[in-house]
Amino acid sequence: MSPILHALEHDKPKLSQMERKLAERILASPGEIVHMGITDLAEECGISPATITRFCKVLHFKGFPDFKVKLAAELAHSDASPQDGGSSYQDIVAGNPLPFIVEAMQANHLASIRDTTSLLDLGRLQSVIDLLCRARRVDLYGMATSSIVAQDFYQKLIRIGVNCTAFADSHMQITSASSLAAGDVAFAVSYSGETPETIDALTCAAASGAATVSLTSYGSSTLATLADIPLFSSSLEQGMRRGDMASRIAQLHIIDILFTGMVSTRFGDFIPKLEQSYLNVQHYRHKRGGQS
Amino acid sequence: MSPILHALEHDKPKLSQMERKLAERILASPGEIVHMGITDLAEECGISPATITRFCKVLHFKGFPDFKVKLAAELAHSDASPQDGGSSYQDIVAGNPLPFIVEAMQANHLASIRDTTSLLDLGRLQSVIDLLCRARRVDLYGMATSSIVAQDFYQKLIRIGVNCTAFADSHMQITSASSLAAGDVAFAVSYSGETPETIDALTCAAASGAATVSLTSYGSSTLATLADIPLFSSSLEQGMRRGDMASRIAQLHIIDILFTGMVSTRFGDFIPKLEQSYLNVQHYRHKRGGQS
DNA sequence: TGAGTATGAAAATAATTTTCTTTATTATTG
DNA sequence: CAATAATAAAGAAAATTATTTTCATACTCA
Repeated sequence: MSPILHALEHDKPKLSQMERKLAERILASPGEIVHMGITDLAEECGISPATITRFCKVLHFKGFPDFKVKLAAELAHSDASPQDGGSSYQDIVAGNPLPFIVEAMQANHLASIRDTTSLLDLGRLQSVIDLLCRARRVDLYGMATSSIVAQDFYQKLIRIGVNCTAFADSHMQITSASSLAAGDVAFAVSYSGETPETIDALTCAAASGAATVSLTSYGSSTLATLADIPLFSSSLEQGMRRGDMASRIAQLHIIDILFTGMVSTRFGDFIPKLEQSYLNVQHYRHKRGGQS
Repeated sequence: MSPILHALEHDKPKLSQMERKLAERILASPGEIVHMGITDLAEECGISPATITRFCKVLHFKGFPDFKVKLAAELAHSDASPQDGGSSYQDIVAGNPLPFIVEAMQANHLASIRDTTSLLDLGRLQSVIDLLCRARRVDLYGMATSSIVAQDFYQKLIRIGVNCTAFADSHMQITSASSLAAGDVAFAVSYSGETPETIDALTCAAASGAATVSLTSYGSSTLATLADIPLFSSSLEQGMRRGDMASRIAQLHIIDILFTGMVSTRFGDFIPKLEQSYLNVQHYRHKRGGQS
């Protein structure tokens, strides 16, 4: 099932009465929705157009038309060739033979990257790139699996001379967030968007006046709502406990895009630093003569 | 290419001046069009909105919004098609507009996962899984970018109760390697396969009697030669300095396969631990009551 | 020159979003 | 256990924005 529909299904319990009616209508035949106006849909569901717009915003779309376009893209995906092609996430369970695992993992990771790419909002992405390029200082937050993603970004950013930190320790995150100021950027990564430590850190960063960016799985989440600019990776159907593998790949994919975007934007500034950092590692290593 | 775009290309000669401008703009970056209003697009092309509406009707769409939704659906299709699908790595260079970067990054990462999967040696993979499952202790080595991969594996392994370490510090790696013994496994990650610190650590581990596994880019390298079982991820043509992004994704892909393979092999042992570790995080978090 | 076509300006319409008000729900206090 | 405050949900209607249509003008080709 496509990430958007999956997110709907997932969020259903959290929704209010009218919103649920709407969600159910959308899930019932998503293909139709795409060709409907907001008024028709409202009437069919017996709700007001206002509720639909609000609903779309809760899900972090720009509005109803934006929702339609993204949904259309996803639906097209899901009925692509099921061979490796479609976006059908494979469940990986016990006792499977290795060839099956390999196949399923490949399908999941490919689908995850595709879905994430098609859901990307280029405008937001560009805004984040601009923010990061201009930032005085960048804080990266993430716990557990997400700290891997944060660390990855950290390594990239320091190589181009961006002043940034990526503490895995939640106390240090808060400490660091407290000392942020206007012109700084706080970037929070979380699979669920509900990790308390990460939410705390981002809240604190916002209070300090920093611009806030979140990177979470698709759907409504505390972290995404909190952030000035929310970014999303595709989410998998399966339970959270094992579902974060593809998500992490997708998040790294977004990190790569952000980083490349930054380098591309400020080519003159960044490339020499990137080269220099590479050369320095070589140089000092050589000087040492290989002795460890 | 998608039917709509193909039709545009095909009809181009027949179109009038302004219509051609429009068609060309659409063909230039169809992905953007989908997120634009008719007014913005008109302005960008230096034509009037009326022309766009008329143009859409000529192509037998109901109007501009209808065109957008249909185009979005088609673009999603074409992304999934094998057309981009081959193994063509795109070079990502300076000054590229964001849509291009996104497209190229997706192509690279998809190709990287596909290539890596097709290069996998299932026999070796199974050997490594068996080794890891039986290991008394596991050491993970990796510097810089590769330490991210090592850390990721570390997080997974401790969740299923495997006794392992993943120091980023090269001295600690050596120290740890020295204390390995027969029945232990040393797992070294490196993009180039020539990272001196990692080579040292793996050499030391081998000397201590541990089984050694390497994970490097495809090709002959010191590290791969050194290891009892070498594993490979696909390599990119382009220079090392920026070529490690796709490689890291591919390496994580292999880590995911290894981990899932382990869990699948020893389902009874590992799954309860995995569940427990998840529940414990939830539990202690809850107990604390959200206060940081 | 005139018939036909292409185009844009502006008016008309339609769609969407926002604001504001009402209603329902939940929590709080006497 | 009311009664009431506080909060959230939902719709009506206004405002805004987007799209389409109409109409006037300019251009092209016979």
